[in-house]
Amino acid sequence: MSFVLPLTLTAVGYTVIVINPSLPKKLFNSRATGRSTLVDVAAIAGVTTMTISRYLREPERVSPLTSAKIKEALDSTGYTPNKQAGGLASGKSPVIAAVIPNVGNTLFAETVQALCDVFHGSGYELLLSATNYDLEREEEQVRAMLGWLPAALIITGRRHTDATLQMMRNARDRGMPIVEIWDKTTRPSEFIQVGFNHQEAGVLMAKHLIERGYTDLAYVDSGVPDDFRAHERGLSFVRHAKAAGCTATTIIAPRGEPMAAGRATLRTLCEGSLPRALAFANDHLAVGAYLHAQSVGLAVPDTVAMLGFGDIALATELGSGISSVATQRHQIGFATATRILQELSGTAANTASLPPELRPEVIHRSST
Amino acid sequence: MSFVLPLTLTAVGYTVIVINPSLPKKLFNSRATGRSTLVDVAAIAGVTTMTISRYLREPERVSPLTSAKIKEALDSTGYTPNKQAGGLASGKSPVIAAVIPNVGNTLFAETVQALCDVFHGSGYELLLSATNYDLEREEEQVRAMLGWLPAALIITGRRHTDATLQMMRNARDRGMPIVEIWDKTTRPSEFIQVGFNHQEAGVLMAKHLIERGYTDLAYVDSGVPDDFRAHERGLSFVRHAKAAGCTATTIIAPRGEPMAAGRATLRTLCEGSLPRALAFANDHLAVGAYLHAQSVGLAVPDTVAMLGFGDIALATELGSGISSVATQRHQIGFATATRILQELSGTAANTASLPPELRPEVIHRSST
DNA sequence: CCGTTAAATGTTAGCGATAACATTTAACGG
DNA sequence: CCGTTAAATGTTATCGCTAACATTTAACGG
Repeated sequence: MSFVLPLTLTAVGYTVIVINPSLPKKLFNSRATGRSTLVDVAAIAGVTTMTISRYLREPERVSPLTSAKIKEALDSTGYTPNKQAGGLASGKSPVIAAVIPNVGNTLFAETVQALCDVFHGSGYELLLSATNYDLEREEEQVRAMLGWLPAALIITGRRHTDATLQMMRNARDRGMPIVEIWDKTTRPSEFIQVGFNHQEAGVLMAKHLIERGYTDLAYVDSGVPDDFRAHERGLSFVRHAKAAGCTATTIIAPRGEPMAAGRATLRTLCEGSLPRALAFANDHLAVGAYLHAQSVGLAVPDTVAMLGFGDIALATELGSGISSVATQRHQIGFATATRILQELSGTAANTASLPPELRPEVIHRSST
Repeated sequence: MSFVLPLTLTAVGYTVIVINPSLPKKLFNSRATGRSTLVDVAAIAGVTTMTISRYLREPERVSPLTSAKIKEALDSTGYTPNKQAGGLASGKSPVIAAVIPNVGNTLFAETVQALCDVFHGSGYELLLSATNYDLEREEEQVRAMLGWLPAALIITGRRHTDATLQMMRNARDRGMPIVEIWDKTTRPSEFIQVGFNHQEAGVLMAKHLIERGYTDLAYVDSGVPDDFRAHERGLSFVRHAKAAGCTATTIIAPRGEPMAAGRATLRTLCEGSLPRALAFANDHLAVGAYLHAQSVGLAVPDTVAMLGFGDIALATELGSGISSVATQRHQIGFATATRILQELSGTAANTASLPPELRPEVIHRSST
């Protein structure tokens, strides 16, 4: 109920609003969450909400006496801040979003664990989602996660849909650190990258096998269509091997449980002509193949040499060890998290503190 | 600037507030996030924010004509809803919090992956944190996560600090589904439980070994102090075995990389008296021990029998197979997520749709 | 003893969305 | 052609917190 009174005041530009006090002050109050809020704590401590809010964020700005009262009030109410309200008010939020192909995969799982470890204690939480190696799904998920206004975004790889890229750029331009993990281009990239170059990794694998004297090579590629990084290693493996005068082919492993797929691949190969040395897209495939070789009595490396990728714990333990490419998957998570925390605290102005070079490295064991 | 005018209106209880239009309408505007908001979209579409909000949540309530305009406006702005604002206003938020001991561990990683898979498409996101098997840390993390007012809370196991339990109860009383996973008490519990009974599992393991004719048993326990579930299986394994007239001891594996720990444990055992059959707290320990046995020429199961726990893919693949207890770790995630979605949609009124019984089961292979 | 300055606390107005209620418009039967 | 009802849209007042600015209180030097 409001109207303008024909007063001189209105003539000089004042608007007069009349409020009828008989109207209820609170029309709706049914939306409370039942949790105690700053208002409750403030009432008990005998201060304003702002002081409590300050106490929680910059305790040194609150006097010791008041602090004591606040502490007590906090304990007695069991107050926990509502992060949504805090985030909304401050325009930033203590979450970091991570988009990963598959959390069930050891490689990524360990990266994620490292993220959790570093973020623990820093006050940031991890919002996680799995794309299942599907770029469309990635797009959806990035969109959803950005809705939380995360402090940073971690995304796997450098291939994304146009829309995803657009969102990433927008976010970056608003100051959000965006980190692409598990991949690294040779040229400087739009986004921060923590990982290694997969072309180099492919070359490394080929080189290793060539150095060991093998000339009849094959790359056993992942059966997952969108596992671009595996494909990229394969392409560059084959290219390098051919350039060096070797025979080199690519075999695509079946989809499904990777160890079983590795086993199945070797079985199939045995039916035709078996290459002298196999490089695998990942250790799980290699382990499957290795175990199959063991079970059918194929000598490794005497009949067929095998080189894995990822250097999972099992590669060391199995038989007399499977040669593999160490990728420092834990290190990727660690470096990513550390870099993000730096960016967020502004420490990163010092560009010297770039993520350490994460170079893949062939660990030579007895399978090659 | 406001004062009360001495009008008849005030006499009947009206308060008159005079607003000086020369004052700036917006005192502060420095908090914008730079993203487009409902207001922007609404302005373009020529409707109110409320209509857009409705279009996004209950599209059937908006007329086709308006919908078309809104759709266009949405596209042109690239609007993404601010979830914090939405959550604050509605008092609920589309996140589900999960607290897991270690995401790097295959068992949990696969459970988490299953959670991601089911929640994908349901509109919920997963807020994840890892406790590293530390109850104090769990408490902190639960506290932090509850600050997001998640729609549900998933927590591992049934042992928690008092404060954690208190928070869980409060949350539950406010209607939040709380699911304890990977454990199940025999008696009805305070919270929803999706998992299996570890005492039963321990008995199952003992029974299996006894049935196979072994009488000199040992349980190789996890070196992680707070891995209560592993300890519980061990206690009940030993109890049952003794009750059945067997010798049974518990050996604690060293902490650290579990395969290496398994290997180390067997090495140590070989130096003293080697029990006839070993039950392991998890498959990784078992695999390590198995590989060590292979490498030192110990016959499995002829000299020492081995029973793992968890039934990871490797257990099937290795040698002629390691016997293990299948725990349906993917199923736990799946059942949890499904159950939560039911609870949240209110479908769960039908108590018949309780999570399926997840019974551990010994998979007999050639190691026992 | 008072003016000046810094430390401590308070006041106000949002952040961007949604619940609840209110109003307008369209549809229809008699 | 009009009253009734449902469908579509609008208005208002929060949700719980924090940025920015304002005010009060305490601490001192001269």
